[in-house]
Order: sequence, then structure tokens, then C-alpha cells
Amino acid sequence: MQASGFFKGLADETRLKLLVAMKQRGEICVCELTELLHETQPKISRHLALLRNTGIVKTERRGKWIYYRLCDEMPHWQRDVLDCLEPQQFPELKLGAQPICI
Amino acid sequence: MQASGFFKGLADETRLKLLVAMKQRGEICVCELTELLHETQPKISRHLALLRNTGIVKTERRGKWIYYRLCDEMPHWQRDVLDCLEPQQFPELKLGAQPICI
DNA sequence: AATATACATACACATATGCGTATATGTAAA
DNA sequence: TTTACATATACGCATATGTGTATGTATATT
Repeated sequence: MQASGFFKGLADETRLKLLVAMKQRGEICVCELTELLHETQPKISRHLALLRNTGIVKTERRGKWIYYRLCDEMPHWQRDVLDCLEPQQFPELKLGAQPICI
Repeated sequence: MQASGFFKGLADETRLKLLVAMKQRGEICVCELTELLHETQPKISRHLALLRNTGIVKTERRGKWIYYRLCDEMPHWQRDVLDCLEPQQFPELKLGAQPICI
């Protein structure tokens, strides 16, 4: 994939929040992301699909829930870019608590 | 500025090449960027304008030429992101030579 | 089997983005 | 003061992107 494609994945405030949440929580399901960002479920789902198709995140279904996490087969320089994201830039995300979905 | 605005600036292959050229050369003028990327001058100019308006690069006119360089008043995390860019991802850029415009 | 929950996707629409082409602006040289 | 050069911008257009709303699909519960 082109480098620009990777940055297109990061070029949206909603998607950055999703990625920061995954960085912080390790893995997190769609319903919790929806509550965390105060957005509609289809909006969250569509942004997650883009991140998935770009190879930035991957999923794992467990029961009714689908858990998202950062893709670990990412090129090293891309992981370095994600490491530059500072969670404090998104203070509206309440990232301290534990996952709601069990 | 929002973090997503910064990444929008990087979400284009042409702009990434411009930034890599500036990283490599320090400063570089529009006419050389045009030759280096084999693109039309208005196309280059418009992408440079976007990078300028996003605060990623700055300019300095000397005579007929306008030199572009990375902005040094950038937030630290943004500079870190730019440091992740690997010039070898853009092999079509012949970045070894010295500037043509004097 | 029917229902509820979790998530994905299709559709329509508005806005944003990127580009080619033409033109404007600023500077220097003749 | 023309002329040439370097760069920016305006315009029109095609495509991409983001969103709300509705609907489809998979899983679990009853």
C-alpha cells in the first residue's frame, strides 16, 4: 500500500479517536466505541471498516461482539506514526475505565 | 489545529514526495520540485499552498525564487511523524544531487 | 421459531478534494 | 518599459469522502 493510503486512514478525527481508544484499551468492541465517542453505530462501523480495509486494525469475533485492535502486521514506520498520537489530544475520550462489553 | 488536519496534509502521494524532498534538501524551490516530481507547476503549487496553510511548511522568497522548507514551529509530535517518513519509499525521487536553482 | 442484540452495509445526498487549463502576480533582465 | 521567468490563483469538472437513514446479517436467548 502507498504511504498516502495509510495517512488517509488517519485523516479523520473520528478515526483518530478510534485508534487512540484501541491503543489505550488494547482491544475494544464496537458498542463500546459507539458509547465512548457518542456517535451513531453505523458511523463508527463505517470508519472501522475503512481502517480494516487499510490494514491498520484487525478484528476478532467473540460471541455477539466483534473486538477491534491495532494490526500487528503493520510496517514498522506505520507503527511509529501511531506511537506519535497523544491521547491527551482527545480529552473527551474517557479512557480510564475498563471495557464495558465482557 | 486538529490532528486530523495535519494528517490530511500527509494524505496525498504528491505532498508526501514534496515533504520528503524538503527533508532531504533542507530547502528547495518550486521549479526544482516541479522537475523532481515530473508534475505541472500549478499542481505542485496548489499542494504546496495546502501544506503552507496547514502550517507544515514555510516559505522564503529570494529573488525570483520561493524556497520551501519544513516549518520549525511545528508541534513536537508532528515533527516526530514526519521523521517516520522513509525516503526509500519514493525511489522515483532523485534526491542525491544538489539544488538546481541558485 | 421468534425475538433481541451487535454489527455491517446499501442508498441518497452534500461537501471536499484533486486536476487540467487558463490567467494573474511578482521579480528581474534587456 | 517590454519581455521573460517563477510562482500563485481562479474556474470548471470529475471523483472521493463523510453522513443520516434504512436495512441486512450473524449470534444468542427464550
